[in-house]
Amino acid sequence: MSFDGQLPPKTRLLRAAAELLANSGGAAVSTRQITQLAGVTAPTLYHHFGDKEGLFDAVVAAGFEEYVAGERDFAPSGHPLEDIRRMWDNHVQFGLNQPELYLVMFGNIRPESRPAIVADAEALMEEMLNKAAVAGQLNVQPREAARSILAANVGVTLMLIAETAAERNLELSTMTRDAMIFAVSADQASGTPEDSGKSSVVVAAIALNAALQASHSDQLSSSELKLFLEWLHRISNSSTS
Amino acid sequence: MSFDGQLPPKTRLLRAAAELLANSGGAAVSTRQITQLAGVTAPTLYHHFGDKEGLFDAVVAAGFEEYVAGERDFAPSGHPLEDIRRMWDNHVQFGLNQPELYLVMFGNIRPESRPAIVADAEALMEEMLNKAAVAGQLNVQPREAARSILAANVGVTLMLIAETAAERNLELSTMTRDAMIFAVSADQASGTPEDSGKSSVVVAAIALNAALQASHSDQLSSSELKLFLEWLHRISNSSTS
DNA sequence: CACTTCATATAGCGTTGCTATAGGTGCTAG
DNA sequence: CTAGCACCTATAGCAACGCTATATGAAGTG
Repeated sequence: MSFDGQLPPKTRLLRAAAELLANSGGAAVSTRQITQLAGVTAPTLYHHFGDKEGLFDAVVAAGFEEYVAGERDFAPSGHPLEDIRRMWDNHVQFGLNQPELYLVMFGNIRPESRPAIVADAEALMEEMLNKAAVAGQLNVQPREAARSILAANVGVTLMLIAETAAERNLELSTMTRDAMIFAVSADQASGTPEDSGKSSVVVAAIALNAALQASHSDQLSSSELKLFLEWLHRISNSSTS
Repeated sequence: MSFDGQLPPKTRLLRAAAELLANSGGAAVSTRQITQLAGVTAPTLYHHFGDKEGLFDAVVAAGFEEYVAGERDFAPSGHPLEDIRRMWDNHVQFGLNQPELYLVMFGNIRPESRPAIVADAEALMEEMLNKAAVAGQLNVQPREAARSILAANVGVTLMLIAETAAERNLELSTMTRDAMIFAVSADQASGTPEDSGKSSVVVAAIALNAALQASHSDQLSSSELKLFLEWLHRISNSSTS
């Protein structure tokens, strides 16, 4: 029941903290519980991690790598928007599998402390959306799309975590997911008055922009490129009233 | 700088807790800080609120009433979907104005403890969406729509709170908002392959369903009504593959 | 006046995160 | 082989935490 094996104390502390965090059921986890389970005394913890939060950050970082690994496994299907869907589902599943870890990562966000991890997740999704943009499937800038989709993804996951496993309805996830993806995708019926109806030149501009940034083309001088990109940006944002 | 006025200790505790919570900047707030600011000793707190969490719940309840009051002020514009938009914006604004309170309400959700407040917010939005459904403007059941929109709303607000006030870009909010509302609304161009393209009979069924539940019609016996509603439900869900 | 009830205060318990200090370990240098 | 030197861990304990057993005062009721 303890981690008294021959592993180094640092690893034992990490595993003990992860296990207690996962099984605490929302209750607070004390450093004494952790050090006792790890078979170690208090100063060892502070020698290696400086802080209780330092330890938790390390656990979160490990959890995040696991999350990222899961996201990357799905990469190359040829249909970027389909991949986004799978990223979404993987995100939700990760949150439901490790709710405590997820809440530490995405729920307890404070203005100055945590957004590094969120930024990483954002970058991951933006990267995927970039492929969609290059393929001319995007309605808006990849960065804006990524932020928007991720925000909805987090919100849905938090709501599902808050529900008991019995009444949990994953349709909420798929419905919101498809709504968000549809909203940023280019293949909408044109002529809709409210939100879609972006002219195809906007889609083309976004695609060109993404392609340019990906290829590091040096057909234009850097100053020319800068101006050119600015124009593209203006075109592709022309629909925001 | 303290609440030593002639107010009753219970009120002073509430105000002191609210102020410390609002100005703590994310740091933990101790009962000793609260009782000192309120000019009261520890047992008084436990006499009135039983618990530290009891006090915080009371603060949250007060904050929630403020929130609900803000939501209700906007009610009657005649355009339900426009009202939903304003509810969304009001929600975001509440979160940005009182980030600490908001995080306690929507960020620290634990599976078994908190969803009462979330359920209230959900009901509020569903009520509004019901009007949209009666007017034939809804693509999905009001309850599902409310859950989906609220989840996205919370996600966006959390993401905006996590950013520093300087880099905060409210376009994320409006974009996500319009995407969600468009996704549940009936006035989409039909014929889109992926997400929309629901036949108008579905919209009509949802509208009729909402109207029936609102009017408590007694033209049918209760058992007949039950069966009838079940059929309607089946029709209006016929698009979920 | 005696009596109950409510509200606040005194003092302190057990636990928390964390640390000043010291001791043990394995290494390379002489 | 010993001296010195990092490195890592343990003993012991501090201040702050949430909370409470107990006592005291104030207010209303017979």
